[in-house]
Amino acid sequence: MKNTQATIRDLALKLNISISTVSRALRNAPDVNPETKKAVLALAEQLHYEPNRVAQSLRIKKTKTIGVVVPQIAMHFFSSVISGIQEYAAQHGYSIMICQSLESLDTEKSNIHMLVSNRVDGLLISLSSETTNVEHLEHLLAKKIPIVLFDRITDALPVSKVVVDDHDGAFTAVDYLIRTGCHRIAYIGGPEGLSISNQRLQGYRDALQKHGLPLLPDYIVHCTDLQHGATDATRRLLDLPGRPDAIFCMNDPMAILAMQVLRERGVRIPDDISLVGFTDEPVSRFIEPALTTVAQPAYTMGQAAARLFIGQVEQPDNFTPRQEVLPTELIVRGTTRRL
Amino acid sequence: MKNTQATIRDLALKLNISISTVSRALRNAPDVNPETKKAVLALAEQLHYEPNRVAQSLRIKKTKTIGVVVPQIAMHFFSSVISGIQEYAAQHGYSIMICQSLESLDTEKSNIHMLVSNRVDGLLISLSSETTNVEHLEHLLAKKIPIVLFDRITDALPVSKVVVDDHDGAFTAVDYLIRTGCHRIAYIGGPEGLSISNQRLQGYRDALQKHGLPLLPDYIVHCTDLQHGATDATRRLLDLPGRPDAIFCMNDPMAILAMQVLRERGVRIPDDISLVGFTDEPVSRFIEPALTTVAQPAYTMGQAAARLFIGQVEQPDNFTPRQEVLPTELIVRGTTRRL
DNA sequence: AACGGTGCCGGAAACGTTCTCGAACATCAA
DNA sequence: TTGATGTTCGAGAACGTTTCCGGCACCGTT
Repeated sequence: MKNTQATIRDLALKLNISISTVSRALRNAPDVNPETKKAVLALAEQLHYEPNRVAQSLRIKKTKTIGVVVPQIAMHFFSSVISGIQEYAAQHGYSIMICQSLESLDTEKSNIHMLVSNRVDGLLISLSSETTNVEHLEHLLAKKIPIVLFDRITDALPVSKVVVDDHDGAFTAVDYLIRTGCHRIAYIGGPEGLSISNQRLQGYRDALQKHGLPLLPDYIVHCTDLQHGATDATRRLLDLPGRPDAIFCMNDPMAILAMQVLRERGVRIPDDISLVGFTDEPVSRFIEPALTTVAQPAYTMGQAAARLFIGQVEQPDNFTPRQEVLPTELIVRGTTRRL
Repeated sequence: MKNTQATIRDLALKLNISISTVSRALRNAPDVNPETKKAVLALAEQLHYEPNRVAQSLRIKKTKTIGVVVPQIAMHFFSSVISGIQEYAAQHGYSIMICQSLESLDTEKSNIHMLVSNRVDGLLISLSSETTNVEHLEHLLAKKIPIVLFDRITDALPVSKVVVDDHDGAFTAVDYLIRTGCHRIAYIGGPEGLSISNQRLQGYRDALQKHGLPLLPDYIVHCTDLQHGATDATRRLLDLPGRPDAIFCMNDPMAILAMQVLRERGVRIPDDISLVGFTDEPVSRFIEPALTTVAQPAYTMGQAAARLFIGQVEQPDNFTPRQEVLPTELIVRGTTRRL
């Protein structure tokens, strides 16, 4: 009894045929006798033979593995994206290898090194909030390693990307706020370099402009700390001489932090201040009052990223970078006034 | 200019030394001249050489990769566990490959095949709710493939396991319910074969018994559909002649479904019926009323599973299966009466 | 001068596949 | 009989490493 995995060689020996023939039989090649083929397949079944993907990969120089880097696995948005990636990938014979950058550029780099060492066929990346310089990604492109960016993207790279329509989502949300009677609307965003934050900021700006409202620098706050920065930001906004009557936050966790500060200070929502988030985390519909937010299709984004990637590696000839923009949807709940 | 990854051979050629020497230099072997070593490392740096893990794996018969199978990535509990696994693994030089069974036994099997084909060094598994028969896992053990089970485990396998103290968590929760004056307590659980559901059921039973309360079969409902079954289950409980005055649910999502049914029917929480969940999802503290629940340390569980696994593969000599039981904590919130 | 030890290095096999080339044989038509 | 064609198969190289084994040069000791 062998206590190890059977190899193609074991099959060949036992059947008294050559390794090449076994290989052909397993891959259903045309030039092999149907009888031999049947014998090989039967024995493979019997010995629980599993082809050694490591050896295959070395030989054919493809691993059928996709490297995925996200800032934080345990965020609902990202785990949903991953779920979409994983399902699409599995359906097309790909495995996925996952890393989290934890919003650190250094960790992102070392993640990527690890994945490249593992010779993944390419990378699906959502950038850390620290990542403003993308030299490490340019190196990969120089080595012809395909990359698809999603959600947290950069314009500096000629690769396929999939995002939600951040500008439009923000524009719609802020437009809605204005139409419910808010005129002093603040924005709490992420660090300056973060693509999604800037896109959403631009949507906010354009909505104000459309309605002829002034753009006050004091009303725009950038948080470098994505986890807790929103608390301070909200406090600062409340202490302003002209207190805002609405706050639009870059994402739901920030909006929830803001909500807690507002509650602390006895500010009524939405009567005194309206609040809008982004993402539609599962929490948001259950919180009191339920959070008005911009929903983004996370699972679909994952599928799209995987689809673009596999399309690129399986038909490299007619490939050009493509940017896919997914629609968002404003979900009106209790933190905004009625129209 | 090469448009492909540099190999050890490229380094050797360029430095006019042998492949063996380069290999030794890179692995910091003792029997290589410090000067040569320096030259090799310098050139490696310059050419952005990354060792080919695929070739290494084939040669040394270890991939330094852990296969992970969970029912559903996009559940907060599991994504937290994965986060813990990933971090611990990365710190110890391991990559992780992730699959989701989507609560299907067939998918679980094909996931495992894929991972085994990739020659992962072993598997970290949380069983699907459909998995009652574990022959497919016994096959792996016969092939000496290490397995560590977490959360959704089975007693049928002599492998390391990490769970939370489901019995104790349930016992504490139900004991608390009784001490707040509830006497007709129902349990909504998962399918019959699900380890965590049965453990929690036993904790529930023992708490009732401790207080001399009767065990009514009508008060115990098993849901095969983990996603939506709790809705029907709650309706059935409410229609019972002797309506319960408390419901203990196997997890938070089920408790939230139950809560919605209660609200629909105009039942007051906790005055008419108390409600307790399990897991402490992020939602649970924000929902109104905030859900009393049993918190489990998901991230720690992931770390522990990875730790047990790596311990097993790196010191196989003194290995014996170990079961690690993590403590839970009852978080009292608004869905239960005060003591 | 011969010897053993040490430091450094190269050759070559092996890991489990895929794939190209060509061999061996049968069949068939001329 | 010859040559052409087709079917089935095997030999062997290659993918990029690691590692065993042995070789050479140099040193100090006897």
